[in-house]
Amino acid sequence: MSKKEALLKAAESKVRIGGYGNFSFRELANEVGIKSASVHYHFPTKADLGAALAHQYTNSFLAALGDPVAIKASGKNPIEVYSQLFRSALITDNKMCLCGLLGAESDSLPEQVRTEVKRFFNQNLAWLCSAHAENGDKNPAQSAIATVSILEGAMMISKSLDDNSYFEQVTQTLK
Amino acid sequence: MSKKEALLKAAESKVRIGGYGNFSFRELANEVGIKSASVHYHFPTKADLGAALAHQYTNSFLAALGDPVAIKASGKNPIEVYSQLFRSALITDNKMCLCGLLGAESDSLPEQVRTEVKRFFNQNLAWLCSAHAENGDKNPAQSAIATVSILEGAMMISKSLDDNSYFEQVTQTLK
DNA sequence: GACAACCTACCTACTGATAGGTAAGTTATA
DNA sequence: TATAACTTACCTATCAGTAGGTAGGTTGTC
Repeated sequence: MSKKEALLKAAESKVRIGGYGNFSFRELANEVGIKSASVHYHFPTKADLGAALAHQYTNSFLAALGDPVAIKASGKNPIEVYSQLFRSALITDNKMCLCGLLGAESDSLPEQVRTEVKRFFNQNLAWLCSAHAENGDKNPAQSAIATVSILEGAMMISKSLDDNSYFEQVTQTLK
Repeated sequence: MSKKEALLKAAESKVRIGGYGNFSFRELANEVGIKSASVHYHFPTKADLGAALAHQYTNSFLAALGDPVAIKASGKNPIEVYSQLFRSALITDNKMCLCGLLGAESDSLPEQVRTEVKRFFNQNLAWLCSAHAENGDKNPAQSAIATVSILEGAMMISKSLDDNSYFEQVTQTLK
């Protein structure tokens, strides 16, 4: 793993725990074994790093999701695949969704970062809209918004109350 | 309004925009017209201020909600009253729910603050459980979690995409 | 020799917090 | 009623620590 990748990985963990303000160039540099000034070589400003982080997160999230049409064709429910990805983000990583946290503090974010967060949700909405349409939903756009909302909200509640069973209860509602 | 109240008011605005890290004693002091050192007179530490803020927020939220049994008795749907309070937090204030944002960054918060955020959600869950039970719901506890989740999530999405119509679409699902 | 990937050595701005002081008001005691 | 003791609500000055960022130098690889 390159230093640049290591920086992004360290930053992702910190942001998913405490938001955009929860990481510093110094901390990141210490964790990957370089000096803080060198972080600026890879990412000129903190906003650049934040934007790259959200961009990468969105890409790997979408890649992990796959194609909703293909999922449906293979006999699986794409909505369950979707909620399973949220579940593993919460249970396996024991952390919030990166863009969920950043989205909540959207109004205090540098514009480059906010743009990437918007991209995350727009892509998620498009995916879910397609998925609900495949399931024969009469209002797939509305269902798409309801699905992301309830999953992001359930993550937030589970984190707040430090009990992932809240998330599990909510995902049963989805079935 | 006392200086102490003014400090809390200024802090609430900042936290609802960018989280716990989005306010400093100096900024708050400037806004209310005292020196930053004097803020420590009212709130010994930043964590004390954060906890007081969440505590006050919870109390006024619950007070604004009223009694779900009485609401039902008066012929209104308590769940609509509940979602209306979230709506005004988002539309009127144009800000996130204080405890929603703090809850998302829960793992990076001082314990005193986290405790108050937990209190917010536990009280909300209790209210909603009673409300859903009044409505004849067969699984009021589960419905309660689903209701807060979807509303907090919808706020988050609306903030992220800077478009409150997402919230409106989601609340229609609730009916 | 060119470029990538660092480094040292800074800078300015700001953070929460503390020490010690002051003026005005309240309360208790003789 | 006078005075001492104490409280409230601030103040100035300063602290060590951390923030993001910059200029310019070094090292290793193609």
